[in-house]
Amino acid sequence: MAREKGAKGRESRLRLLHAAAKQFAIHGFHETKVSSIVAEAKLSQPAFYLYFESKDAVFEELVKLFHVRLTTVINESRLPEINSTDGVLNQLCHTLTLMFDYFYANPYLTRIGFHLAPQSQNMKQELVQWVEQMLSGEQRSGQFKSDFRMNMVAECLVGTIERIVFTQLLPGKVAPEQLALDIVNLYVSGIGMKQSKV
Amino acid sequence: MAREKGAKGRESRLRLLHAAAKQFAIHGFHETKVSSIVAEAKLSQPAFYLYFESKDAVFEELVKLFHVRLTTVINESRLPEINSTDGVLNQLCHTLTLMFDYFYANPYLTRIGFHLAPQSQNMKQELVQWVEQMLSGEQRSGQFKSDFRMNMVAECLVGTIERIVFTQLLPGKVAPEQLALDIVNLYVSGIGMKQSKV
Amino acid sequence: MAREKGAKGRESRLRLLHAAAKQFAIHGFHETKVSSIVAEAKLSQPAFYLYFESKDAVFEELVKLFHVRLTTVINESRLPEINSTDGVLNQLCHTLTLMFDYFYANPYLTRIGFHLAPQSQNMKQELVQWVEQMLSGEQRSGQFKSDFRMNMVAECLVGTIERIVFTQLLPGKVAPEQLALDIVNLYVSGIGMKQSKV
Amino acid sequence: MAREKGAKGRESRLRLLHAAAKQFAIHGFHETKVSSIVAEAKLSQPAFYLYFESKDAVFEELVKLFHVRLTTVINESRLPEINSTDGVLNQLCHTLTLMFDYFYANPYLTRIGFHLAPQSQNMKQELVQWVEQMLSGEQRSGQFKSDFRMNMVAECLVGTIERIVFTQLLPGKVAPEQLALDIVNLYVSGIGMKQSKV
DNA sequence: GATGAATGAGACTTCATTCAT
DNA sequence: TATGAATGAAGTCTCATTCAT
Repeated sequence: MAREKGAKGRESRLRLLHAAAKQFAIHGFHETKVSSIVAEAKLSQPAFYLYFESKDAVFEELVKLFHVRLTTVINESRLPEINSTDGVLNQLCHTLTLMFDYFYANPYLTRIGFHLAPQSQNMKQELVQWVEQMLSGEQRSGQFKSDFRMNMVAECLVGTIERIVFTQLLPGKVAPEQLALDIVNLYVSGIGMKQSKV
Repeated sequence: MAREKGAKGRESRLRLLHAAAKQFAIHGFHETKVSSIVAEAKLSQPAFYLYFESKDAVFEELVKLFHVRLTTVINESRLPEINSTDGVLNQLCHTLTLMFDYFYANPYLTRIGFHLAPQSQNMKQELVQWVEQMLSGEQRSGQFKSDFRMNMVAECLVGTIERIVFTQLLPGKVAPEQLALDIVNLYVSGIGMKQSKV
Repeated sequence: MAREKGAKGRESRLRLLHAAAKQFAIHGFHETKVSSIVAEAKLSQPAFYLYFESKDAVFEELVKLFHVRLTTVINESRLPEINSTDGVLNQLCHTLTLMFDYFYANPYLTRIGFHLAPQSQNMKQELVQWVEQMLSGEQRSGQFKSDFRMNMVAECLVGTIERIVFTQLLPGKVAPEQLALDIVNLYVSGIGMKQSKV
Repeated sequence: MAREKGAKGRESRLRLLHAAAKQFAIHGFHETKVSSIVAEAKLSQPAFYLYFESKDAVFEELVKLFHVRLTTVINESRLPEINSTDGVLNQLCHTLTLMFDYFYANPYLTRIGFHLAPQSQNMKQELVQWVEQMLSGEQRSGQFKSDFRMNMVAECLVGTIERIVFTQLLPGKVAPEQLALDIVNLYVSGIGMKQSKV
């Protein structure tokens, strides 16, 4: 046999993982039964417990997977350091684009890790901090208005990202790069013609 | 007897409704057991079914309650028609403030109707359309940049609102009015010093 | 007030009894809820227990009522003793007619006491014995064939009665007297033209 | 392993089916708890739902089983066509014998399908029609008295059958063939010595 | 590596019945 | 005489999980 030992098992495990991701994403954690996961994976229920501790465990694994990969995407998105406002905005836009690419390529995982999981709150919190740091630096260097609390802005941005991902990106309405561009533009300039102030 | 007829029953029903709201908000629909609702309301399980069809039914009722009240808040927030850009922004800010007041006064209901319920998607969609219409009018009158699709802006704004409500408003970090002001300001002017463009 | 003391209570009790009879007859014992009995009687649940020990108790009462009345009907149906075959057949026919009259006038009670109640078996057993005695006497006097076990004939007749009551009498398809006549005729002569024998 | 695949499951299912039949027959539908069925079958409650949709479903299955088998028995009881009165009576007697054989061999199923089930009314109705057709043909050919409505006779006969089955056959008091003979004889000739008429 | 068969634990719901007024 | 309000007890069903092969 050409296949190495253990290959079949790994495949079964993967099938289960994918099936679980799909079911969780579509039906949520509680509405997803182990029985429907294994049905989708064309395996039996005991097979499930051959590869995973429990239903909770697969969910955890998927969440972690999402988190790790997203972190990697973000970390690897760092552009060569260009210290200018445009640099920061470019960086933001670039990172957002890569994130969106990742989300778009992994819709089920995204719904799980960015929406369903309780830990998604922490992840979004991390994201907020990451954005905040970026913007704060620029703010201290005087390129951004100083009357905004950058933490607040970051929170707003993350909220925007979350919604846009699920209403525009995943349904395929707008391309990742376009979305990133639109969002950054909006947050930088606002919609007013002039520097209006309420 | 000082109390009017039917008062005790109405009170029990209310206690159950509040208990349910609290439990659902904190633990989610599935993790909330009828047994814990009645425990919180200091009643027995059958009492629950004296006032509600089923666990699903209370949830529905709470969602509807949230929706109806929120709609009322929004509808009654209309200021005397002032046809100016400032008018629109004032209106937006005013409505947001009232909404936030409502959310802040009803945190459990808000978490249920704005987050947990599947129907919350529709509600947010309605909100998006409402915002979009407001902004579109102004856009046509030339007060807002024409290069933004206002639907996109509205989506962004609603995403922002959702997150801000749960991370800033409900935990009591920022006052309703302040939040409304900050958000509108941000969306109108952006954070950039000048009309920067990525 | 013109009404004597206790009249209202007796009326309520009667209403409940009738309601119970109707519900039991239509839906059977288990499918009948105390709640539907009181609903039909336009009273509250505690009122039910004011007049009856339990759900079982009303059922019992109805069964007994049926039994007592039916027994009375049968006992009072005795014709002036005429010792002849025709006499016996007349007696049988007369009694059946009166029974059928009673059944027809009390359809709910009949369904309960003649069909639903476990005790209905005993009642039918009594009926069998009563018929058997009648026929046996005649048999000994040589008027009936001696090769039939009259107990068997009586069982057959009671079976016939039971079915005919529910399929012909209660639905009002055939009049009581006609039914009695038909049945007795059938059992006396059979359907064959001649004295055929299988 | 000597046993073929799936044998154990089929056995368990059968055990449950038998247990259910017994319990239903003895205690009726409502008094029979799933817990007592599985106790009798020496299985746990969930096992029951492994093989049946619900308590109602097993009952239905048993009723259908009874109906199908009884229909088969009746259909296969057809003798080679002998067009004579004796032929019809022989046929009737033969079919009754086979039916009684079937009932005697399946007492629980019989009680369920012929007595407890609401659908048993339809089955008995079918039986009435079958008997009626048989007798009517003979009546038209002049072998039977024309002053009986054969539908009425058929109703009487079916009533007789039902009672005799439960009071004589199932308790084992009289053999199937004897019962069939007795009943047919009775219905053909009646008990009178002569062609008496009330 | 995989599965047919089975189960422990627990959730929702119903209903006859009673308490307090 | 009557009822609004409440509950104890019990039953059906589901589901994650495991045993035995």
